[in-house]
Amino acid sequence: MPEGPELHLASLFVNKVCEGVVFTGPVTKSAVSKNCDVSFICEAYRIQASSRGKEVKLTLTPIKSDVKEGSTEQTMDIVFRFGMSGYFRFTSEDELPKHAHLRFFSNEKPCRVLSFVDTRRFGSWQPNGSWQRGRGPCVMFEYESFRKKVLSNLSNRAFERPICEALLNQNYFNGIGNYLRAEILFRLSIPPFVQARTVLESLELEDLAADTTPEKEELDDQKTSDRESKRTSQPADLLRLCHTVPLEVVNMGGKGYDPQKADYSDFQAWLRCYYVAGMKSTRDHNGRTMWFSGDSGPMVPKECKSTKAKKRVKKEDNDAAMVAEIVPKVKTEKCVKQEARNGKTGLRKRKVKQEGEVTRTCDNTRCLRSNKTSEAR
DNA sequence: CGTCCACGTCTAC
DNA sequence: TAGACCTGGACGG
Repeated sequence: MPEGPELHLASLFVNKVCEGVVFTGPVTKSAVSKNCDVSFICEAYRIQASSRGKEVKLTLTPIKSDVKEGSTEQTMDIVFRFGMSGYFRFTSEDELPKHAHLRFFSNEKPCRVLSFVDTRRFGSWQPNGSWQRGRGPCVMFEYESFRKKVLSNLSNRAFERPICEALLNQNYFNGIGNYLRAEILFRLSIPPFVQARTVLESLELEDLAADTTPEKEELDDQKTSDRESKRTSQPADLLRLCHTVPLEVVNMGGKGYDPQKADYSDFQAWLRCYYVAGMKSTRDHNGRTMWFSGDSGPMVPKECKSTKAKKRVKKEDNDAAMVAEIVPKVKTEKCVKQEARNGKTGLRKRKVKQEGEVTRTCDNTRCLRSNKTSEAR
């Protein structure tokens, strides 16, 4: 599910299914979850949701006339982060999904359950929570303050990173994730490993394209491969695309990134770069896969020029490294693992550019296969 | 069977 | 800036 658009779609989903529904009793947690208990007990309450960047807030509101002994009586906000696999579902009690880790019960007979489902359990919730400190304005719904915050903090060291890595910094780009950074940079043909400050320092605080309709942007985007003609037509710049590209996903009306769902094919067709056949991919400095086309930019992680001699490689990895035959002892463990992977699988299925350069080109096999699977559903 | 990979944070050296 | 935190699907042998 989970980048900004999916979180927002989740909040829309909750508001839709919970409209007019009265919830009751305790909020229960799965035995296996390490997150907080939610000590909210109320005979009758409603649930509303809102989103900001990569967080969703549920507001539990007691229905006044029904307040009884033992009820909490107070409104409670619970703030969720979705990790890699979180989402909400609304089902009957006996159809509770596997990995439903937090559950809210309706007062209907038979009752229905709003549940927070999270297969990998990287997600979290905070009872009586508020939007996390250190996360900036939402790229979708607080666009002006998002833009202002970025452009008035360009001297910050965060912007010394490559632009593709800065885009994952939720202090400035709350809502952007791995597929969005690829799609956004691809639309503007910005090499992912150019220093963020370099890319952003020429942008104006005021968004001159703010009046441009999405349709117009779309046309501009298609026909203007030369940057010069963009000036007069005031095209969308990088920060604006951080706003409009996620909104495209929201407005598609599907579920966004969710390979398990039948309507995933719409989302898949929308993707122009991320996991698309023929695109290149490489690991960024944090080990995340960056999808792009064309030039990678100067700050691309090189052939693991490690600055300091590192700890010995773990035995398993060492074996793999020996097989690959290309790993000097000074490399970091992450590099070793990565190259070991290239040696074992990457080199076979994907083209590796030059010696040591870890840029790969998607050769279609995996992409086409996943196409087939999703169509088959 | 085993290995790799995935939409993201966190936190401990 | 490495892991750690998790489950499960795709793929290879």
